[in-house]
Amino acid sequence: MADNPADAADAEPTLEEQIAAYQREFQDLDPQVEQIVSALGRLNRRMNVAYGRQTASLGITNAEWEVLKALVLSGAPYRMGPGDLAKRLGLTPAAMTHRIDRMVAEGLVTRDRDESNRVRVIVELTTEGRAKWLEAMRAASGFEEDLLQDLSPEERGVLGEVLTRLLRRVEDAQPDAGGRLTDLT
Amino acid sequence: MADNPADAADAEPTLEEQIAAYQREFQDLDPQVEQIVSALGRLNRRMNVAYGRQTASLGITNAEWEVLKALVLSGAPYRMGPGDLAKRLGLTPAAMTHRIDRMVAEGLVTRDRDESNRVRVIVELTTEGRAKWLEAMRAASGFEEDLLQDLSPEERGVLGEVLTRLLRRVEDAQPDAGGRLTDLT
DNA sequence: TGTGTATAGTTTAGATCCTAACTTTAGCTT
DNA sequence: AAGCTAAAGTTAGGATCTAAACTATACACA
Repeated sequence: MADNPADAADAEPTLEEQIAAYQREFQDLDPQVEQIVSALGRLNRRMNVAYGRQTASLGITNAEWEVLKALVLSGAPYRMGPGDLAKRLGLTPAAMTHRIDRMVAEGLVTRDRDESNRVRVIVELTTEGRAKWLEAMRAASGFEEDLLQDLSPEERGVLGEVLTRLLRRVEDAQPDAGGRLTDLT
Repeated sequence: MADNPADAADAEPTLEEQIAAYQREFQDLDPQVEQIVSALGRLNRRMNVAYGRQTASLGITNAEWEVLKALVLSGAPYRMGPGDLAKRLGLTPAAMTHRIDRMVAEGLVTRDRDESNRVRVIVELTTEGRAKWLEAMRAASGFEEDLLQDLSPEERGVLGEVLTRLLRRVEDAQPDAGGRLTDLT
């Protein structure tokens, strides 16, 4: 995660050039829609690169940071089962087993059998894991403040509201066979 | 890519619950900033899942779709070198070699040595590859229209403009050692 | 009890990616 | 021309992920 090739200055065309190229190759395109979608995708990619740099400088990976986040958000005493963690992060249980292996080795979490139900396993945040999360959180929120610095309070409000509305639309709607979103309401 | 665990309905807390949890665990947090950032990240993840379902139903992967996009956007005659493709997609040249292997085997692209400079290799879109791109493009833009359907023209304009401004900020600013964005202007 | 079934997690095999070393070609420099 | 250096791509080995088989535990019901 430290030196991903995605970090490199990547000879990408500007957003304007890219949209012009799409219009040239696909006449049916709505340039306004494409601008929103392309900007969204690229912004997200850049942000993940930035997060990756920050977590790497703290000696953890983005993957580990995700696990720390899930545990902290679950609230004290910061315990979850591997299966719940896997669902929460969109991973297979197998991948979670390995990820937890690594994090136990680094002292970020502990793994113990649940004595009241010996099929279950309890992953618990260590003090060190909680401290790492806090450091990463501070760095991330500083970066996020910088990113949004030029937006007026009104713009922030509109942006948050509109993005939330879009999110609700993807989360609530069920795509049909062709991938179109059909309203459930 | 077809049946990623990320596709599953993932027991994720609602955005509101998540922001409340962040505030509980990290008092310095600006809820408005967190709403924007969280909605952005989750929206992007859901959209990628949707794209993945669509490309899978066309018999290609999202990874292959990215290559097709880069080639089409480069314009006729739809040729690029593996190195340029790798930079464009944020992959290592090694990964691109393997990805092209697969796509050649599937008939989406051809790979030939450049006879005018025998160190170089030319990857060229096939007719079938171009057709696949067009199908995927139609599906994607349909989905994108559905997604933005509830946004007024004014909202679309503001959203596109604000996202573009944010993107410019990450692309132009150089993060310092702590990951903070410093203006270059 | 005993057995069937479901659940939780791990293990194994295969896929894709990254890092690093290597090969081939081109272009300088002397 | 000979050799140095840089550039483009491939190969080899390790890391992390998915899919599928497997193990262990718990619970229901005869």
